[in-house]
Amino acid sequence: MPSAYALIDCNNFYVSCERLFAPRLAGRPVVVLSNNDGCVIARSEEAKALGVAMGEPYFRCRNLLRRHGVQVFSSNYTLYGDLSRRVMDLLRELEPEVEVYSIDEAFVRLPAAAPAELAEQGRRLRELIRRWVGIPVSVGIAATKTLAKVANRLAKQEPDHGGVFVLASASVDAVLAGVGVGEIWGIGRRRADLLRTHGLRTALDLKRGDDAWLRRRLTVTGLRTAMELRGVSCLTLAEAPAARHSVASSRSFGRLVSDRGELGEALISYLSLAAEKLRRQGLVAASLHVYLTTDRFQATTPQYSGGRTVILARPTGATPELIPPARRCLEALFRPGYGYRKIGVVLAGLSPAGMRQGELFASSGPAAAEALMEACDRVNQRWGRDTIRSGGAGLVRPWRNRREYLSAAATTNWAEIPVVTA
DNA sequence: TCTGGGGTCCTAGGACCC
DNA sequence: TCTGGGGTCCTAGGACCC
Repeated sequence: MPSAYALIDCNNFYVSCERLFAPRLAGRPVVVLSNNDGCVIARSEEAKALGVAMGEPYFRCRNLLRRHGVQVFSSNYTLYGDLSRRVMDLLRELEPEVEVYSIDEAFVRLPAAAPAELAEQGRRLRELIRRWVGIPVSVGIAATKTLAKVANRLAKQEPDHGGVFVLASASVDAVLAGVGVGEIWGIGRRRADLLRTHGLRTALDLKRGDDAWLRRRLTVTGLRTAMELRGVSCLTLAEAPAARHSVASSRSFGRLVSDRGELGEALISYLSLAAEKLRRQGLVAASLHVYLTTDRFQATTPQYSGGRTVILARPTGATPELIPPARRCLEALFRPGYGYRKIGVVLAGLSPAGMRQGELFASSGPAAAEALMEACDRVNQRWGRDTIRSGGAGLVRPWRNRREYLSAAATTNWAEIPVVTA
């Protein structure tokens, strides 16, 4: 290979994070639930062996989990985010070219070398991350990112690979023949179905697919995937994170909400979250989108969903300036008589706060709003989220979602730091 | 009773302009 | 009688990812 890509992927990441501060969970089945304790989004190997499916609704497997004494956690993104940062920081110390791809994955570019040597490098990264952060990872190495994904899957599947697998070009076809077309990175449910109805069942079939047909039916992204399987690198390493295009915040409610006032509280509350995220990244938004929807799983009740986008008078990240237009969106969208399950907000048209265009007819410039927001953010950072918040976000918040099995913020909050007793 | 949330990219189609 | 062609921008919707 001219140069190789390594994919470092944390094993069952959320579960590994929970186990880090609860060693008694080692070897025991553990699952982590999505927001609202909705469905299973991470499973330990023991939980997988019990037949708990990825994405399975919690209410449907609750009995099975209880019967087998499976330890259940709500998502603790504060904890996962911090441990992710530690893994990625270490990786960047060890390697010059790193792309953080997701909370639990990173691509690394390695100089060309013999497979045995690449495997040795993979083992080294794996061991250092295990020793210094405590999170187990798998490493897949190949000529392209898509093939590195395949290699990583094999590193995880076969215990005798020791968590590291190098997919050398000589063995690519034999390996791809054993990989289902739906398991390839970039091929989701719809495309997998389409490919199978046309007789392409394995990664090898896709690799040998007709370019014009792939381009037409799967767009350029599908063709790129096929090229990558052929060893032609089409996806390069993105070391600097790309500029964001949007910031969103939404939640499902703990119960259905029909009351306009409660919807408004939830909206302001999520809007505040999104605006805070925006300011933390030094951005302002030029447009705002609000959407709401009823419960799509209740086929028997009347369904309604809608969204509304407004262009803001001026780009801003100040919550008080965003609230009135957001309220107007809700007023336009709201239909009485429905049970709503979810409301959300998307801030888009993002640009750096410093580059904002001047205003022709400003009365009280954006400076005042900015200073206010800065002060609020500082207070909330020091004394905890929501110490200062918009009155419109509500105090009781009966619509709040569930997090019944939350673990401690063991690495980011002094009050929740683990205590060691001898 | 109970089914997550936050992103990206691509394409098609319409509006608009010269 | 005659009904171009090319370009840009925007939006909605689909598909995919973790």
